[in-house]
Amino acid sequence: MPKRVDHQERRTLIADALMRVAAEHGLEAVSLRHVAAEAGVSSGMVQHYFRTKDEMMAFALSVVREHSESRVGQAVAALGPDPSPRTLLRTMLAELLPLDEARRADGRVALAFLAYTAVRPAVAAALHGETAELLAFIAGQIRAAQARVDPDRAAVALLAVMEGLGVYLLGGHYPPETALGALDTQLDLLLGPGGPEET
Amino acid sequence: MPKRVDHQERRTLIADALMRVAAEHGLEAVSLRHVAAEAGVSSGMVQHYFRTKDEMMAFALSVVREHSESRVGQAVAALGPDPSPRTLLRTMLAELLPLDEARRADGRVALAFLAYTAVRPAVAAALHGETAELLAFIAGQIRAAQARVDPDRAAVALLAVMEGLGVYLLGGHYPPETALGALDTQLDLLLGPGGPEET
DNA sequence: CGCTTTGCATTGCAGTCGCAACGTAAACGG
DNA sequence: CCGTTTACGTTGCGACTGCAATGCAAAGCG
Repeated sequence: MPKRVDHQERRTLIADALMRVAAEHGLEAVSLRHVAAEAGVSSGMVQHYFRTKDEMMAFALSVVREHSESRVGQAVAALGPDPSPRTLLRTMLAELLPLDEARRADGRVALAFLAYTAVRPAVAAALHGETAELLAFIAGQIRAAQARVDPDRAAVALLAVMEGLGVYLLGGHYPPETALGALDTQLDLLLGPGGPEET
Repeated sequence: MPKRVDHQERRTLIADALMRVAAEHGLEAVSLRHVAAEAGVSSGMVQHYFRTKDEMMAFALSVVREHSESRVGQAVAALGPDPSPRTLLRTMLAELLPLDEARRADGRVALAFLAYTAVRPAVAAALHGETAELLAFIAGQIRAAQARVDPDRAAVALLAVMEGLGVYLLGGHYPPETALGALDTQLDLLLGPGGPEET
């Protein structure tokens, strides 16, 4: 085998460029040439690693998901061992909110893909499992906190709050503090007041 | 003045076609020719009523907003006089959820525009007032219900729940009943349990 | 040393895009 | 009745799109 190069690395390099383009100008500005230029490579190379545009989009979508997943993983790891359910949930959900410019960029891309998958049900189906797992985990934490609410319904509501706050934050409808305040209010409602609420 | 035609009518005719295209194939499938074909008119006529594509998009966005606004207005009017805050809020927010195919179509368009405005801050700014008004109204209703929560924070959380539920519904991540259940759970949390919850 | 496989660049093509330009039919004011 | 204005339809242009095709250098295997 000649000229062994790390395929995965090249593909993520291209996907990163795609995300930069999408974050700045939206998914409709994503073209083979545009992405190639942003990545600083030839458009032929992009075609070499992704035979079709759809393939590139699908890969980029998976990168977006892994990106936020690893972000949450790191934030949770930084908590130390055995965090309380409330601390754990707040850390995870706050990490997923577009509170700084880096996460805003990611959020814009995620939002673009949300609209993208909304008209491509086949692609959307791949994300259902992820959501179901996340919901189950959240419900488990709520259960562990011995809250006086139905854990499954509360989990759906809590995750929806986070998603909605993210959307409104991206639209600039209110500042980050308002979103964090609402998130803490929600956790108060679900788990009882008085948890630690560092920024 | 020759050949008087109702400008507003033609423009909404075209905007409706645009929304049909966007609901089915996403905003990136919206082109002058495509919209014209969907509306059954020539592309020249589209250009006659919208000098640029941006102008057409902006008009369509305003139509989307008025559409959901009138939908909510009708649902609230059907409640009869002096509804309880809880009934009023539930009716309004449930009406905004994509629970049937008609509202799903509208929701897909709205989601597409959400991503669209996320990379066009100037357009997004026009929507801030709307959100602020809606938040103020919701906060007022929560205050009227004499809930034991901060009305402003609760309003932000409640609106975010609705938005998030809508997004997940559009993605098909769970069925309408789950979303409605979570919405009622949220209202229970904010206003105290026991309200009437017809479908 | 060939020879094949892989990595990548270039070119070209058919199609679509937004938009300007032009043409024309109809209706009203003078 | 004539000229202007409005309401379209048609055509075309330059730019861009995804993608196939082609070319070629490098690197391993025989």
